[in-house]
Amino acid sequence: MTPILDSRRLLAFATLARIGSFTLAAKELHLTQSAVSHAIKALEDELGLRLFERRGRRVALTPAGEHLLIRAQRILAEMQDARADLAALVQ
Amino acid sequence: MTPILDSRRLLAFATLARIGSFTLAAKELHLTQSAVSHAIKALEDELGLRLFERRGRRVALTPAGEHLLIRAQRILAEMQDARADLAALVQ
DNA sequence: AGTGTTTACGGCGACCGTAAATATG
DNA sequence: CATATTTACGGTCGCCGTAAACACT
Repeated sequence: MTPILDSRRLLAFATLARIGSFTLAAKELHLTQSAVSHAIKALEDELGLRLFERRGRRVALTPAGEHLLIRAQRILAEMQDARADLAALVQ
Repeated sequence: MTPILDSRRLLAFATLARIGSFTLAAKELHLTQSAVSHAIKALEDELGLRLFERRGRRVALTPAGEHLLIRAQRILAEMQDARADLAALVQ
């Protein structure tokens, strides 16, 4: 019953898309590259879509990946807003 | 490193807010009421905010809960859209 | 060969269900 | 007393890190 588009996965995906490297994305996320690789693979497998093209050391979004990136950025921004909104209510 | 606003929690929260009963919300979510109670309590504890007022069998949103509901609905709708968008790309 | 990614494997934590305790009407 | 929620407890599954295998330049 795991939601495919989990916030953690979306963050890993968006970070990798922005940075273009598993190693550096993992560093920014305070994870290992193994964990990032797992998360992306799980996303791709469960969606049935390839999100990145691996050409050697280059990592670039596929068209499907570009679709998801737009969605992911919107969702992550909403979550950020929500957290800020609620944090302001705690006194 | 667990994101507070997890999609699962948000779904449980929004469902409970709409239905107003742990038991019935759990049924709709295909979970036990215990699981829903846990999820809501975790949300409330981690946010440091009470989201529902329990008056006997009545479960109603607090002001903070109403804030979160608006946010949660938006986020969940975005996720729904994203899934639909990506599903359309799978042939 | 060296850097980067994937895969295998083990451990730890989160989440859920069962069931007991508690509350409410 | 019956129904609903909370809490305690145990098991299972998922996620992460270590480390080995693999790929590319």
